[in-house]
Amino acid sequence: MVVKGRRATQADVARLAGVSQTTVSMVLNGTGAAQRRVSAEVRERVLEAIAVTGYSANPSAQLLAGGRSSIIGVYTYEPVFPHSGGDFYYPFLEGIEDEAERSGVDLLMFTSMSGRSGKSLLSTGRVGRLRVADGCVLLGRRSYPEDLAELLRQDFPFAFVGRREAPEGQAPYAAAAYGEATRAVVERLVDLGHERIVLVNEFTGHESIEDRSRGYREAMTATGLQPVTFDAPDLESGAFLDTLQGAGVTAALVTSDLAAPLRRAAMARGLDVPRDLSIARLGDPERPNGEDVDWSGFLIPRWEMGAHALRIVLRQLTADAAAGGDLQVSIPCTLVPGATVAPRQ
Amino acid sequence: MVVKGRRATQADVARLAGVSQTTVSMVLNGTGAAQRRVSAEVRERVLEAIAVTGYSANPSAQLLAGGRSSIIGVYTYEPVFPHSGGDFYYPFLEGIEDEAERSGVDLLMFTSMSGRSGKSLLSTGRVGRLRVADGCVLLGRRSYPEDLAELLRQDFPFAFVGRREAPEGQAPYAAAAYGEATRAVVERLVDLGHERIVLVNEFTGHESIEDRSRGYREAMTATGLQPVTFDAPDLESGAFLDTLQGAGVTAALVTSDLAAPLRRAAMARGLDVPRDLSIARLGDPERPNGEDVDWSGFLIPRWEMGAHALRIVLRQLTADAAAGGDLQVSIPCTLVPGATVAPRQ
DNA sequence: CTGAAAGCGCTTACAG
DNA sequence: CTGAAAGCGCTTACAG
Repeated sequence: MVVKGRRATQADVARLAGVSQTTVSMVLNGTGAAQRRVSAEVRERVLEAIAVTGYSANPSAQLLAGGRSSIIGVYTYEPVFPHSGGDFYYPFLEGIEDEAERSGVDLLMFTSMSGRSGKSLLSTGRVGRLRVADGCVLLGRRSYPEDLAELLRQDFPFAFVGRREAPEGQAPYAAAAYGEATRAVVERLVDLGHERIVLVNEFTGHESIEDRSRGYREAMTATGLQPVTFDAPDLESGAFLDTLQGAGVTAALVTSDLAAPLRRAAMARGLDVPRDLSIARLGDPERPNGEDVDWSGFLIPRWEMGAHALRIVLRQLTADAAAGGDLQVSIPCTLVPGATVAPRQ
Repeated sequence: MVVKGRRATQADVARLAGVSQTTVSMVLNGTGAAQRRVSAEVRERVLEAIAVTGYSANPSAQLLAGGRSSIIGVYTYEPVFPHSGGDFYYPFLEGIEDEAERSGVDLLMFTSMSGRSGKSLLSTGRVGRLRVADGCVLLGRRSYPEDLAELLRQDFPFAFVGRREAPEGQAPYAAAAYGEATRAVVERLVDLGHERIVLVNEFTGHESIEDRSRGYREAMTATGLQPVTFDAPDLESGAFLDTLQGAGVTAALVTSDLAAPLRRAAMARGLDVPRDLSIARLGDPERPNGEDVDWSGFLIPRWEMGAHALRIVLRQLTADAAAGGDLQVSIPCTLVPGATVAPRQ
């Protein structure tokens, strides 16, 4: 009884059931603001007409009429599925999808904004497009403060995966608790007898690096040790390791992508890891790099970050928005003992 | 100049530019049916107002009014990003996303239909939901003829990744040319002197298996050889290999997931691959299984299948729909020489 | 308990 | 070249 070529509308259903279109809508939307009740008899007739016609709501019309779209956007600052290299987004998306399925929302991937690699949303002039969705999860390696500012200003529900600082106001995010995890790693090294513990950063300025750095400094200071940080050292020349040795350093914390190079550099210098130098890795790298090393340190809860980010967006859409729940969430990292850290000799 | 809380509409733009809302729409939709032209001057003003207001079309309204949403759905019959195992969808999605970016459309992942694993769309009663999008790419391991039938009947633009047969009518798809590839593999084996060449299927009934089977039978018959097919053999007991040996079989074509087991079974039986038995694999498995074997056979063009599927959907949306382009596309597989096939001894 | 009517933001004939 | 108006299929006050 479905009409070919044309979808059944509420009007069709109404006609068949001998009621008004309004009534059909009421039957479907149970909790009308007016709390109106349709008589059981009429409801029955409507339901039957719906079955007969194969009616299914037109989501565009619903949305236009002020309803929800049940669509949450996913904006990534780079293509999600790159041909080559990097599963940066993959584990995050796993978590997002899982949560989406559980929450009954669809995910709109903003793939249309071509050439978006590393550009801010604002600069592409397509911020408005996000509104197709009820809210949006943002993913990107870098920080885009201007986008955060704009979205906050527009009062559009969103959440970033990873901590991000907005120029003003509080940007919602689901982050990894790098600070706590780093602190725990330092404390473990201290327990193992280390005193000269340094931090080696890949780069600086990014929120995630800042968090680790803060955790490191806090833990060192709390123990009465001197924090020493090296930013983006040149590991190719042996000079850096000479410096470490000269200073009597016995343990190093390293951000993920520098861990393997540092270890190689140490070994090239004739040092044994972990006997001569303990190395703790602050987070697993984006993609397995083939090296078969049992790293000490911690893992990034990527899956949970994705799931939480979506939950944070959804929270902003529900009535209890004002009431409950922090819009900035930090998720504990998983500490791993590993084999690259040992008691001080 | 963006209003907080409310999105700019064409009416807002019109007001600011001092023109009618219709004119704004005209400026945006270039090729109005009436071929009407807006004066360069007015167009300029409108464009400026658009920039100032940060206007971006409301896709729901566009869709409702009969326009396009620039959203293409992606419906997968299982979660795309499973926690464990299987990158079945990943390479397909890479291709789809790439094509989407190139074509300027967004991808709507229908994640909301929870518990969709292996269920037909029809049975979940949410076929209508697909209409949020202009069209839809469907992905799934299995076949769902009832869905194809329904979508064809509704005249909804879609394409399946992989060949699928509809109960009646022609379902659009982007498939791998398994038949041709299998034929080429047989011909190579024949060139190498093999005569007793068998086909070993994982299972049967699926379109992709049928295609390989057809290619095998055609190639064998064309060469005057006798096609012999084994469906879902028990490789654990040695009996199967005894059968092959007894029959003087020197080469076997195997669907992807059975390749490794067959090779192991042969080796367990004291046979050397490829000296005693050549094995050609008909397609790479969904995920690398760790085995370090240089398989002879062919690879499935997953990336291209994804990209083509999207293109096929888009083709149905353009004016030249009736005119040009086949909606059923087969993409050549990549033949790989490999090391599991050798001349007959 | 039920319906007529306005309005969501667009596109597209139809008039000027 | 430009605009007033209808209509897409819904939701939701507002009247009965």
